[in-house]
Amino acid sequence: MAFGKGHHLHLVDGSAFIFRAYHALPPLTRKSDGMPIGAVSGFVNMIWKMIEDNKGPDAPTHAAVVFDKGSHTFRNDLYDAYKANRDEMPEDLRPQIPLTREATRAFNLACLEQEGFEADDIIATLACRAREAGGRCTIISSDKDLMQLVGGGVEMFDAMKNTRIDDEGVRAKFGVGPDRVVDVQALAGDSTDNVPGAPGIGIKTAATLINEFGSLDELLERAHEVPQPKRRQTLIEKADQIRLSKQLVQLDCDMALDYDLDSLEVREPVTQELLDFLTQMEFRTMTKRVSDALGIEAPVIRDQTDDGAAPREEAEQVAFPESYTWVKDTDALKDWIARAHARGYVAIDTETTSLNEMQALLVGVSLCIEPGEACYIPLGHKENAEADLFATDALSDGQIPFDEAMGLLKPLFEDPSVLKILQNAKYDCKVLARLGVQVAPVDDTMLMSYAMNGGLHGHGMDTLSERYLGHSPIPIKELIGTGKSQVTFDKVEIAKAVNYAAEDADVTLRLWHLFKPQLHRSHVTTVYETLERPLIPVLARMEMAGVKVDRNVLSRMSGAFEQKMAGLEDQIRELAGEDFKVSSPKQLGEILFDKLGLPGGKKTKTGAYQTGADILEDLATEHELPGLVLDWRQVSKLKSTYTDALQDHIDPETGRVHTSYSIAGANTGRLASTEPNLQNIPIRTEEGRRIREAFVAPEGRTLVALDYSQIELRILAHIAGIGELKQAFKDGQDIHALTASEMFNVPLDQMTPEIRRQAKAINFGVIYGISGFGLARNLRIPRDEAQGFIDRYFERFPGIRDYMDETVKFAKEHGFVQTLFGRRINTPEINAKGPGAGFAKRAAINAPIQGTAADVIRRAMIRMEDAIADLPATMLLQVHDELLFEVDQGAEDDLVKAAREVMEGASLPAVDLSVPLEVDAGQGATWAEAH
DNA sequence: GTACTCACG
DNA sequence: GACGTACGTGAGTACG
Repeated sequence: MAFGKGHHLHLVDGSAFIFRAYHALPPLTRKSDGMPIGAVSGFVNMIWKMIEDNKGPDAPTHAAVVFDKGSHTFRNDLYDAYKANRDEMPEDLRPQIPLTREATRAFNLACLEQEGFEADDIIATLACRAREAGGRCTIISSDKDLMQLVGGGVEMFDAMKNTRIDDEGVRAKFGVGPDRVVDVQALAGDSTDNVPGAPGIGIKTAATLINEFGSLDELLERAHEVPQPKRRQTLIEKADQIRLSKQLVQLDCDMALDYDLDSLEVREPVTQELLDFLTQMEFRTMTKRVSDALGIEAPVIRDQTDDGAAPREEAEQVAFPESYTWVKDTDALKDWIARAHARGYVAIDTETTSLNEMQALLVGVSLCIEPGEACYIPLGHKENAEADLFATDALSDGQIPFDEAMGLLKPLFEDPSVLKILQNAKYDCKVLARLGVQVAPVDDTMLMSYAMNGGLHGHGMDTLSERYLGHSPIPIKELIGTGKSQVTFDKVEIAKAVNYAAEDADVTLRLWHLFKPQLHRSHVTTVYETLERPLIPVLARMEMAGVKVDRNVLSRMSGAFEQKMAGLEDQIRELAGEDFKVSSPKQLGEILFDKLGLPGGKKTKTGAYQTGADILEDLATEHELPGLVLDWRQVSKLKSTYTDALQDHIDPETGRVHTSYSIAGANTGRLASTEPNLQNIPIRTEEGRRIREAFVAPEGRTLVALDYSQIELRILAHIAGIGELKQAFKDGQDIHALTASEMFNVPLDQMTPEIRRQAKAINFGVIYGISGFGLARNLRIPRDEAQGFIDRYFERFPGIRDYMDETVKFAKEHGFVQTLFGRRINTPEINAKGPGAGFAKRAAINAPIQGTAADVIRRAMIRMEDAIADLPATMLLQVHDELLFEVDQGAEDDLVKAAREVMEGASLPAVDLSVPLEVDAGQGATWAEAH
């Protein structure tokens, strides 16, 4: 039967429900995976209540829930500022939107939305059709924009206040009947939707005017008759704006819809579908309520969860237990593994013999299923632990045979349906990967903290535990000792190891429960999911691959350096007239300034003379000795830090050097390379650069290096919107020469290297948060001259100064700055007083630029593995703006092509830079040649 | 453990 | 008006 007299249509303003539910409820999360579901929970409750309340004689015969879709509607075409003042949707709400659609369908209610239209227009069209058909319509909403629809069988119902709004209700609100609501709104405007209206006229005045003149058209036509001069002037001057406002508030009652009223007939919910949805959301209370109403038994939701419970982090903390479980046999282990499978997540931690993942042997594994409930599975503890003298290789009792235990653990660790939660996951993943176990999927509490709290504090387990759990874990030193008497973990008595190791897993799980919902609220879920988490396996593989280093090349260089140093030391002693340690800044300072009486002895804050390279360079004009010390220092540095130390890092098994990247080390998002640091291998001086000749490709392979050209300056040009710089990058011009030309009014064809050098220093200075002092020191020119350069630069590129001012302002207001990809860098010192303020300011200016560049190369690295999967190539190293690969001879060009494409497009699709990213490539048998 | 110096982007 | 400053790292050495 077609919709008509006697039928009653209910239209629910679904989008309004969602926002109301979101703001009314605390940020609840689904227990199993931390998914935010507060708004979904509230939404479901509201829908359920509505259904229950509307049973009886006046029950709806037809119903639908209507949603907004798309942010751009025809109203934006009329007026681009429409709803422009709306805040971005909160990050923890966004993923819930699709779930509200699912919820609607689960209730077997029609779920209506149409691209480019607001829910209001769909509601208007349907309400009008219902009225025309002679039926009734109730709009469940309190949105005043919908009040224009009331009348002729159409009413509204405010679900929160539980009141009906009819003709009378509209008059009470607007002072006019529903047919004139639009006129009043057009005059009064609406600040929440950014509808301008007539300035100075609110609802009260608007209603008076409309009632007096009859309609808006009439009023505007006879505006000159309005007695109040100010009001009259406004109406005459702003007539166009008022007419536009009317178009904006006028709902479209004649939308082309893909469905008719008849298709909205009320259907009973399909019990199974509804309960499936509710259990999937882990809404225990609602599941029970619905089951009771339907007279069936409620399905069991694993892991008791109450959707009305307090948010996780406010829940009472379970105390840390005195002791944990020692898993001694396979039955006990199987039981723990089964519990982890049932739970769907498990916190794990490994104990090993070394901090170096490449050499570390697995000694034990701990698991934690819920706070306070953790176990340790010892696997490699040695007998006679404490008595070194009698230590044997025999394993002590109470341990499952290694292979048997790993055979049971491996399926759990590799199960895609069980989330593994770790602190600094890369470490454990590498140790386990060497045993043939590929741990996935993984969450990392260290990286969660880094994404949220970068810049505030470190992200080690002890720091996090003390700060966020108020609990100091057992220090490792209590087990293995310190210094000379330190032992490896396999020598630790199992009974002691259990409580230490299991506690770490317990702490990790508790941190995860705390952090997971916070990620959404801190708006860094995307950063964590796209820039942190996926990097773990990529870096793990790079580190395990390592880079081949030729020991012979290094040791030859070491010998040469040693001789050179000895020669320099002789000369230095001669000039000083006495023997002293050249490597001691303290002794050197005394020789230079006290004994030889050289000028300009500046003291450090500890009272010692400064003997840095810049000071010695100045002194080199006065005396021969400082120059010799500089030479000595350079050689000494090369020998001790590179040619000697690097040899110690060659892995005896692989013959390669395996660095470790810390993902959460640098505040800006950059990686940091340690043990050894391969991101500071010399290149600037000819002698230092030769160290790179020791980094070689193995037989049949080639090293290929690709690096971003001027990436930070390009990002600055984009962020600050400097048209000239952007154009120069697009045209492939020499950016420093162009800057020089603009600043000093020198045509490009008359550019001298000296002027270009100065411009280059300024460009870099800008990235660092330029100061007259810093530039003066760098260029070795007087301060006022440097300041003059800076003034001229800002005059020429005012956008840069604007960027700096805005960034500092943002930091002061919010306590953090952001990269283009949303990475947050906290700036806790930004409002400090004293000299620290300057530091924090410059760091805040630099962070978005350096950080965005770091994000770009992270994105490239994450995509790189797939992009080169078909090539015989391996990604080995990252040096901030450079990636080093090893590839079979013959495939070099294919690699360059594929890798370049990934790197140049790495910002897309998230960020479409207005400058091109360019990548330079080189190749050769050694890193020196490849660069 | 801290200070200083110096290698890199 | 004086003061003190380029941004981000890791590591080796001296010294208390």
